Amino acid sequence: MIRLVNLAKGVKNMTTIKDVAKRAGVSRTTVSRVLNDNGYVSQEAREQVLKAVQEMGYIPSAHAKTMRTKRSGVIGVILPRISTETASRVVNGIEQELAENGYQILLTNTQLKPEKEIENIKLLRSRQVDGIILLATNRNEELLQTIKETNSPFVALGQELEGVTSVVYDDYNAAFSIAESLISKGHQRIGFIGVQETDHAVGVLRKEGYKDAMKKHNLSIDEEWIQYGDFTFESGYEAAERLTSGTSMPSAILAVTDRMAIGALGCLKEKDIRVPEDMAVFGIGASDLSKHVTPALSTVDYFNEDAGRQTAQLILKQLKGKSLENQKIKLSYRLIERDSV
Amino acid sequence: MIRLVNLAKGVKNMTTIKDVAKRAGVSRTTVSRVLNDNGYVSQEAREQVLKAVQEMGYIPSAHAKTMRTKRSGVIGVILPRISTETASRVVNGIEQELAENGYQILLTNTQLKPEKEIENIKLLRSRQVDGIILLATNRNEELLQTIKETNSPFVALGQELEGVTSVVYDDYNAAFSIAESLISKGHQRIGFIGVQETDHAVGVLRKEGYKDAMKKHNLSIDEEWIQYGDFTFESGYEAAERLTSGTSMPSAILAVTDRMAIGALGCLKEKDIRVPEDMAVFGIGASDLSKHVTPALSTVDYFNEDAGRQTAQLILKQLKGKSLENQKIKLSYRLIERDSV
DNA sequence: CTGAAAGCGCTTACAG
DNA sequence: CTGAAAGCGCTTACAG
Repeated sequence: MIRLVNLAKGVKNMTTIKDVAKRAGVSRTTVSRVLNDNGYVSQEAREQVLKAVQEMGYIPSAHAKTMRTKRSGVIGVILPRISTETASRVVNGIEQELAENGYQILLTNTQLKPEKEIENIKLLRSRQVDGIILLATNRNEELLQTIKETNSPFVALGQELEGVTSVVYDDYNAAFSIAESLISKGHQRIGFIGVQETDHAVGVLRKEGYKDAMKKHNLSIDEEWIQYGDFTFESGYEAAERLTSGTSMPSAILAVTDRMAIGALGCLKEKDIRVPEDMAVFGIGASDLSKHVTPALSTVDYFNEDAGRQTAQLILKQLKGKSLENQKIKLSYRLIERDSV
Repeated sequence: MIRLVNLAKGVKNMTTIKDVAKRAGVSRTTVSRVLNDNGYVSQEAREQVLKAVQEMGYIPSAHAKTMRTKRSGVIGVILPRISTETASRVVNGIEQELAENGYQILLTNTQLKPEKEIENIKLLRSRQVDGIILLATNRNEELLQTIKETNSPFVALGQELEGVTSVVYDDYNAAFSIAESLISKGHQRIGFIGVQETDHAVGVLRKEGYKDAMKKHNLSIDEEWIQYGDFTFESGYEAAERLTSGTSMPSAILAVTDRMAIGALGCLKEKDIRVPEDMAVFGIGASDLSKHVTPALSTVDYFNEDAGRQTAQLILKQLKGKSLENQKIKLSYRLIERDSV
């Protein structure tokens, strides 16, 4: 009995390996062999196949291949936001390293919503990615749980996640170094613009670095000197407003991101507070912006592209079967002092 | 006779629809029906299935589904570079629109190499994307050919491609408007920083807009006033250097991108040429940078996010079977005049 | 309301 | 050196 299985209409019929085989006068097996360059194939058969492929514009179905081999050749990369300089640099690094090794990347975007991180991990799993890189922004329990269930190569970048291979920036020491640098220039009253603590790397570690540097030098911190923003220019602007309208104004500001630092710069300019004479400002991130703003912003370079590359290397190692369950890499950084201090 | 088909080792065995069916005590058909919510399923069967899915953490294989249905639910997006503000805004717009309609996006990156555009189109086809959006940077013949062979929903953004549904910025008029605005402020000697003509939109149309505005107002253009860069800050800097060291220096500069305009600003600052008193500067792109640089850069907003949204809508329409072979959409723009003029 | 079976497009162990 | 056939994990027309 013949049944017609009616597939979606209007779908162009792709040429398949079967068509190529027929045209070349060989079996599908042989076509597969020449395309994947494995197994013995006579010179003649090979030529016929290549010719047919060429003429028919044959493109093998990655899905069929993945399904059969359990390898997709793609690594999923989960970004908090697609639009940031940091993310793009990291992705560039990842892509370079991965492309050299024959992997592609599939980008997804959480729009900074923690629940989307989990959703995206599942999504990537359903697409059978061979590994996942997460640019992490938090460390909540449910996320950790989901990662553990994932059971395939996984590397987190930006936060140290318990039990997960992680590549992290040296947030604590970077902030510590900035504060010390400011102190060495004679500043005793240093204000701080941070972010909420759910982001452990940026929200907690950088703050601790700052606090500990102050403590080391026996400098006290007025509680009004610690302000918070949400990564935006505006929030930096507003934080600077608060820092400069209290009873005891600091002489320097350490903002945990360049964007907030530049927002702060905007506020200072408006209030005619001269930078660096009346107020020194330091950011973190080495954004393009930091270089072109006036006065040029002092900041710290996290070598994001290199971070991406190292993260990719870790995934690659796991792919090769090396278990790195709990490896941690801490990256280095570099202070860049410019006109704002 | 029993054969063992030996799949890649070390691959965790995913739970499949078959496992779920067994656990729930129903057939795969029924499982499929409840998961896709189509066809009749008894309340009891549904509950059993959902329970099993939950307990087993079952995630359906997107590949198997795509293979069977010929629909992947993903739209491929080809970007010239992942790192640009423009690209990220466009992607945000695309993603919003597409997500609302149940599509995901798969991003690829050409690193500005034209041959990679073609390569990426093929790649996306092999991954069975339901449609492709190309942020186009050139219009070479081979590219057009490849697009035509693609034979599935396709929209180009940024360049008008012959025979391809395209969404374009109003490059000609934007440049024209800038020049006229400068002229209306009394400038008669306007310099130009452009890019090579392989990028028709940016390289040709913006230059023509500028030239035609000058012509309309009977202003002649000294050939030294037309300089070229390659989208980088540095090239803008260097172009400005040439513009200010000739025999007849212009009193204003129109740079076709913000980055080059800001590079130019850097050069002017170094040479102590005051902006806007001695030299007005205008860019295009409304980058974050433009707002925060000093003096704040005048520029034109292309509403990139909206462009992304409209592009996505066009893909969506094609997906619904509407043929739009040759539709063209020209987007609007808005001049933003700030301190640099 | 439910299930057996075909088929999507590949790869690969096996037999020749 | 080559091919027939099984099987990857789904969906769906058909029969009950």
